[in-house]
Amino acid sequence: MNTHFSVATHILAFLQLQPGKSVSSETLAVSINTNPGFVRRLLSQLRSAGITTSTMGTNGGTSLARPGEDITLLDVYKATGASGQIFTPHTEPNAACPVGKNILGALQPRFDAAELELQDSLAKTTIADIAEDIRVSVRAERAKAAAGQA
Amino acid sequence: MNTHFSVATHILAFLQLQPGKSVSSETLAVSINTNPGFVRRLLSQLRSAGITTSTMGTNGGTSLARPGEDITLLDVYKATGASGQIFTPHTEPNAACPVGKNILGALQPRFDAAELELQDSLAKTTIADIAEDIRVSVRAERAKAAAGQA
DNA sequence: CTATCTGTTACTAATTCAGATACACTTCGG
DNA sequence: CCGAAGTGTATCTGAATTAGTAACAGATAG
Repeated sequence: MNTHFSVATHILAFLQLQPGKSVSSETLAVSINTNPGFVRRLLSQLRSAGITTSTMGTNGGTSLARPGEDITLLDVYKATGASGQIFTPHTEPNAACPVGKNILGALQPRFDAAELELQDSLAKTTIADIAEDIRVSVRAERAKAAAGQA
Repeated sequence: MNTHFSVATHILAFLQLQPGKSVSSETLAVSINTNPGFVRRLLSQLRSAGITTSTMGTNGGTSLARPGEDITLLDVYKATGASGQIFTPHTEPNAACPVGKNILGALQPRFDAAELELQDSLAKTTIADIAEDIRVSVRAERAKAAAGQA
């Protein structure tokens, strides 16, 4: 899989931690350490999925379309188009062989079932959860730094 | 993910349906519709994992190292090296940004949990199950053909 | 009207994937 | 003992994918 899902989650966690603000693709690109074009391509997918909203023009940018509590990792996963592509079946088994002709039919239901389990797991975490984890980590770092200085 | 897992399962189902026989990489390649070199590279991984055994020289080939009932899709999945690589994290988020510094630490446990669910699902199917599905499909085709002729 | 931003497209370099080939080594059979 | 039939491993290549880069039309605030 490409990094789209991971980067999209990064974007959304960032937005969740800037509540109400409109964030530019340039700002997001700096945090991700990539280029604004790549960010905008991902935002295009998130916007199509109804997860974010963008405003154009001066002071434009992107913000969450709904509370982070209502955006699961599964929503993001599906929005980034990774859904159903975890297992890559081999494309052209020999149909003249009984195994070649039937192997994909036998495998696909198992692939689908496994991916559904994975999706169920992703649905249990929200963008708010991720953002909260980040908040906790930041607080822990601050406390450690303060203790070091004391 | 590459097609290794899918092809490896094809190989093992084929071997399960030729019980006791030693099958050459050439024969397997024809069924998969690929080249013997690719098959041998995969067999190298399956052999290292203790799933298959190979004999060299004339009349050499590969057979299952244990009953197909005792080989799960999870065994094959792990043997083909796909384990733990479903989600590709973005490599270099900006450590100077609180989100960039902590996003991967927040995401990784969720990625791991989701993959474990996927693996649990894969563990429920064996190579014998896949082979049996193929047998059933072949019988259904034969019955249909016979009915058409009658 | 200009600066700032999005949305989209096109081009490019790096990487990954699997097909192709080669060849040393092993083993069976005559 | 020799040749044919295999495995095991390595290298090279073309195609596809990935993300970095750049460019530019359109929108909007001031």
